Amino acid sequence: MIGEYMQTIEIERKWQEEWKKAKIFEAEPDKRKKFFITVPYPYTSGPLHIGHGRSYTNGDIFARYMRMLGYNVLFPMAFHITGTPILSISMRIANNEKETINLFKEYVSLYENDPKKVKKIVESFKEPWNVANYFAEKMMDDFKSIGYSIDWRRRFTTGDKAYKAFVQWQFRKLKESGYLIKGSYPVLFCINCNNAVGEDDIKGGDVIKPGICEFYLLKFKFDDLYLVAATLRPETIFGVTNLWLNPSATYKIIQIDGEKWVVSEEAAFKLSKQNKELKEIGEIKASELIGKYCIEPMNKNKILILPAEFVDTSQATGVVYSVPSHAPFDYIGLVEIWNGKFVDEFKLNINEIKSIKPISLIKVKEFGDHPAIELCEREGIKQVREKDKLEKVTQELYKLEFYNGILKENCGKFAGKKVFDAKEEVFSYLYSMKLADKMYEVSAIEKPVVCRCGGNVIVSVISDQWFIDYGNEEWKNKARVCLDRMGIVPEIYRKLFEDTIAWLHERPCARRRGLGTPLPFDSNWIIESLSDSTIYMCFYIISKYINEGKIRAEQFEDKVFDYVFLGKGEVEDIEEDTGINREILKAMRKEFEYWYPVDQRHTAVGHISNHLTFYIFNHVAIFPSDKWPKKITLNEMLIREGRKMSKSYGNVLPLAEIPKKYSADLYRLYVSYAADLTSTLDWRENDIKNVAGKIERFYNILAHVKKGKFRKSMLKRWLISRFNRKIKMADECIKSFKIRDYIQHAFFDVLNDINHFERRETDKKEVNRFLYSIADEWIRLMSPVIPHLCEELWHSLGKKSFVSIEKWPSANDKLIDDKIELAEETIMNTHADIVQIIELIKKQPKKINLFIASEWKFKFLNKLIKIFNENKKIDFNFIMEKIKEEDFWKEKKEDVIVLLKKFVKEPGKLPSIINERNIELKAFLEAKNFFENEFKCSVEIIKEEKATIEKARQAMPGKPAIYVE
RNA sequence: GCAGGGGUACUCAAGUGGACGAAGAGGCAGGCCUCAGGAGCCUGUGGCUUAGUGCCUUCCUGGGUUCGAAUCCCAGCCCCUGCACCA
Repeated sequence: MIGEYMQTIEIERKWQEEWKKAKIFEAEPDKRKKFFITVPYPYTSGPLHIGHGRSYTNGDIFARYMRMLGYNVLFPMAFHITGTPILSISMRIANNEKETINLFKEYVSLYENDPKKVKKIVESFKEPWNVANYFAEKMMDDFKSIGYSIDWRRRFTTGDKAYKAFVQWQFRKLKESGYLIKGSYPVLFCINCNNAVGEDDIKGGDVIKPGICEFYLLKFKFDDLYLVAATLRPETIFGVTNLWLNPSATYKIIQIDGEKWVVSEEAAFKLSKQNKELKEIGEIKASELIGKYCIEPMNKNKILILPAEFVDTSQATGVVYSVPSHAPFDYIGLVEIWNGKFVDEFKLNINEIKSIKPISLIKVKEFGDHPAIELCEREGIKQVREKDKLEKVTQELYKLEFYNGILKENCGKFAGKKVFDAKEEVFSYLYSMKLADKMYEVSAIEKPVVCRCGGNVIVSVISDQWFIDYGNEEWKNKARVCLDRMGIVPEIYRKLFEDTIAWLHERPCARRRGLGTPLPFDSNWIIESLSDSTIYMCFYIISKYINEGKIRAEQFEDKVFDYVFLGKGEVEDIEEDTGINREILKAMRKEFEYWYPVDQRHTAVGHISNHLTFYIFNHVAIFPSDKWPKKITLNEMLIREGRKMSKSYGNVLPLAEIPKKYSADLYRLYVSYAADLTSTLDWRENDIKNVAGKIERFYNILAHVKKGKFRKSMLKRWLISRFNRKIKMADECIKSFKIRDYIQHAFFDVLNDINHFERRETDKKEVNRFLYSIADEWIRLMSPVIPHLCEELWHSLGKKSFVSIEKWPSANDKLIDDKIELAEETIMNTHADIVQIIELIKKQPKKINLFIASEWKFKFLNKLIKIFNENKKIDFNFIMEKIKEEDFWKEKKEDVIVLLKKFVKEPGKLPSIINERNIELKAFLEAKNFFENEFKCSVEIIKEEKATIEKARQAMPGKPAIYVE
């Protein structure tokens, strides 16, 4: 053993190789009951990390467990390459971006030692397929090195020709059913690439979280022009006091829908990308407008046009209206002007400025009439420059007013309405009068939002976007039927599925670029990455035939899929049309019928709101109901040392390092034990070290068991009872997918019991011989979690088979004995009591006398417990009535009453189970040696009734009286 | 805001009406073992008390139901996740 952890990589490699050689995970249809379990295929844009491994490990444990139960288990894997991220990586490497190149050098170095080779491989990543293929290949090695019991003959990637044919078949089916529709859709768009962009294409995209938001445009009349102000809160128009322009900007006049709008230059361009027909017809400086009046659209009041520094021409239209009561920026802007700013520069009329009064229009209980003013005063904000503070209070107020605010009487027909509802109504009202409109703007935690190419990112509206119509009610109902029949584990996540089905609406399912499959009826579009991965589990059936060379990709026509997956058509015709041998067609159909549906799909909770629900939708759309998914199991995410793993923190631990740095079995055990499925798992080095020690102990115990004879004893029966109980509990847990609890019982508890046994067994020579008798079952019990060590230990017992496909152990109920376990507990409690007494008297004892309670006490307590359990109450007279015929009552009336009084007073003190006296006595007689060894003095076990000292009368069942001399 | 999950000792984390001063683990303190060894095992770890006991105080806060509550009910506070085109 070298390094920090027990080195088992050689053992692990050996068994992975043996499993492969024996093909024990290659699943073919046979007479057994089948079990088809899948986990989502990984995306091949970089190495997998320990977070991915959590789900895969759980999936593998289920697969191995089911295999041991006697099922014919199919656990396949493939690779996902669809989408834009890989494309983006290639682009960045082609553009010689240092950061990306270094990152990928780091990634590749996980697998390659030679720096020259690393460099060469990274260079090859200029071609996206090389990225996909390289990582797919390496991931396969990673999976193997963790010991996943995958049937690799079925692997494929989503870029394979046959897979594309399959996805196209699926999309034609969806279209036939009317589930594909067309419409317009806003997307993030790079003005330089002239293309839609995703988070991966945007500089710092994962940090600034770019998105799309909708601005309301309100038109303020000025001569024959409209100053078009943008807002997120159209209802505040009732509180407008003035209009803001950026003092140094020059605005464009554009012709649009027969109107003339004044907007910023940037806005003019953006609007042109958002389905607006427009023509630039002139420009006008802000200074030409400032100080003049325009007419607000709602009440047609004349309001002043004023300058403000905070107006950003790159944001929406670059025109803003001012609501000082409810918008902190507006209030401070006014304050500055009242204090004289801009007054001389723009020759503003002091009286006019001073006459502007904030107008309150929203009521919230937290504030008075002018929340913005109150907030600015509270925070001590004095200047527009204090942007961060203003931003913060704006957010605070917006949230509060939006969700809790009520419009006041001055809001016309909207008075009394909640802001939440009024927002859209006010807009609709103005829109119907052609005084309002909408535009899209980019949102982000931090701006600007810039494409990796350097171009600005704006929002563009695409008019011929394809959607999958998940909003279709009839389809939704079918999905609900499927969900109702499905098992969701843990059950608490079912609601999330129901909600997701309810929320889901049209999903844009294709993009202009990216790797993947073109839409069959419009090849300018590539099917997007979540939409091409909804029913691929059935592709595992036929991918095997492709990999075996029995079919060529070109032979896949729709009729092949129709036949294999839906049973439509005649093999003879298909054979003739495609050249695929009819026997192979029949075999595929038969195999599909055998394996489908998917019995269990296991993945992370995060997939519920998209992938897993799409999975349900698409299955019910394509397949008959007997092929619908049966069960979904889920686990939460993984963090490391209390922090989310991310590139920016630099704390990502790749799966590839696990076998070297830790060990596959250590990883598997830790990751499935450290948290239960519904909790976030915190990967903590410290805890791992501890688990590593336990594995080592497990291994050492089992590596040293020896066949041989041993004497029978209560203690050994105790361990057998505990062990069988633990098998039983472990089995119940894993059956209901409580992996953590299963491991607690099967591993940690058994380990503790063995430790206890070793300590208690005075004849140390017998320990290893006795433990031999449970070794076989314990190894089998742990094999799904730590298969490599179990396989090694299994063979060290002289077994020739693979424990991985051995029978799952079953508990022998007859060996589970509450009374023997209770007796052992009594012994250890007594031990603890003696320790305490010795500490108190601070003397080395000469002799310890243990008095076992009299028979009548056992009988009385047992009766009392029985009465209590039947009636759930302890009442003095009630009990007396019940026990008056008993012998102990007749013999020991006085003593019984004393005891009974005690329990009537405090029913909580009543134990729930009591032993038989002879068992307790026997256990103590047997433990005599143990006590003598522990306390280094003589120990005598005496029956209470034979005792000569008063102390003995304290003896109770489960609690012998102790007298230390 | 909506939806979901959650707040348990120094830390992580089980427990969802009685055997609970609360599994398991880490940390800390003390002890044992001396090659199955840079491990392992045992004991202790709210307070005051005591021959193994007893009492008080504890499971976010405040009320309530019950013979009995970490667990059930009501009100409140706080935290996390998702709300989509990102795989």
